[in-house]
Amino acid sequence: MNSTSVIDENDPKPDRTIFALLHAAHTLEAKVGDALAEVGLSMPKFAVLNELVTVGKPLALSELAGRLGCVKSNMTQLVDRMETDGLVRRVDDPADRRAVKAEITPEGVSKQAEGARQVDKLHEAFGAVVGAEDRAALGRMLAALDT
Amino acid sequence: MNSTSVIDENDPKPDRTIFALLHAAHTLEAKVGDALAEVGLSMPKFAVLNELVTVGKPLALSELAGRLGCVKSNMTQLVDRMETDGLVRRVDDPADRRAVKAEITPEGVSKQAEGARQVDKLHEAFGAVVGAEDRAALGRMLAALDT
DNA sequence: CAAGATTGAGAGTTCAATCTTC
DNA sequence: GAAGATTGAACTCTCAATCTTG
Repeated sequence: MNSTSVIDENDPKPDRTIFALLHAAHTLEAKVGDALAEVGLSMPKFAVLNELVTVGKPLALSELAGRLGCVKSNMTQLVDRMETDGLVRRVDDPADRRAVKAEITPEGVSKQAEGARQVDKLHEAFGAVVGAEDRAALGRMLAALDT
Repeated sequence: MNSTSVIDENDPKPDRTIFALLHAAHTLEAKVGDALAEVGLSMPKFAVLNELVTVGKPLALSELAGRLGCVKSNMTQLVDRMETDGLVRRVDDPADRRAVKAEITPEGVSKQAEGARQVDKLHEAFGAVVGAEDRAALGRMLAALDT
C-alpha cells in the first residue's frame, strides 16, 4: 500500500523534530508538576521523597545527587527548602563526619504517598492515550537517545 | 491462564514510563544545550534569535513571549541578558508607546547562523538513530500529549 | 479598564571556589 | 590530595504587583 511517499518527503524545515519532542516533554512535565502541586509538592521534591521511601533509610546528599542526576550543590539547596517544608531532616552520619544525610519525616512520608497517587492517575491517562505499540517505539527512541 | 487478575500482564512498575520519557528529554535537551554552548548560545537565546531571523523584523517582547510560550517577565530578563551579549537591541515602537521591540544585531544574525548549523548536525545524528516509523509513532504521541 | 513592560521574590539549576574531613 | 558539603554568582523560569499607555 505505501508507495514511499510518506518517508521520502524532505521537509524544508527538518529543524523541527527535536524541538517538537522537547516541547511535548515540557508539556508533559508541566502536567506532572501541576498534579504534584495539588498536594503541595514540586517534581524535584517528590523525586527526593520517592528515593528516600524506596530505599527506606536516610541517604547522604551526595548519594541523592547521584541518584537524581544533579550536582551536589543543587541537593544542598533542595534539601534546604525541603527542610523548611518539614519534609526531610538533616542528620549527621556517625560513620563519616564529612557526610550529612537526609532523613524523611512522617510529613514527608505522607506527602510522598499523596504524590505517588497523583502520578498514578497521570499514568492511567497516559497509558490510555498512547497505546502499547507506540510505547514500544518510545522505548527504542529512549534507548537510542540515552547514549 | 490468568485466573484472578487481568492486569498482571503489565510490568510491576508502570510508574517509570513518564519519568523515563522526561529523563530522555532532559538528556536530549542537554545535548542541544551543549551544541549551542559551543558557539556561545543558550537554548532560550537561540530560540529568540531564530524567531527574529525567521520573521525578518523586530518583534515586541510580548509577541516573542507568546511565540516562545513563556510569560512576559521572562522575556524582559532574557532580552536584558541578550542585550548585554550584544545579540539584540531594544527599539521603541513609534506606533505604540507602551511597546518595546527586540531588534537582532549583526552579531545576533551571525550567532543564529552558527547555532542553526549546530542544530542541523544534531538533527542528522537524530535522524540516523531513530528511523522513520519510530518518528511516526513519536508524532502520534506528541499529538496525544499536546492536549 | 486592557495591554505592554518592568520589578521583586523565589524555585530550580549549574559552575567555581572553599572548608572540613577522610 | 580527594570526597562531602556548602556558599556565592549566574541563568532560566514563574508569579504577583506596579507603572505607563491605549
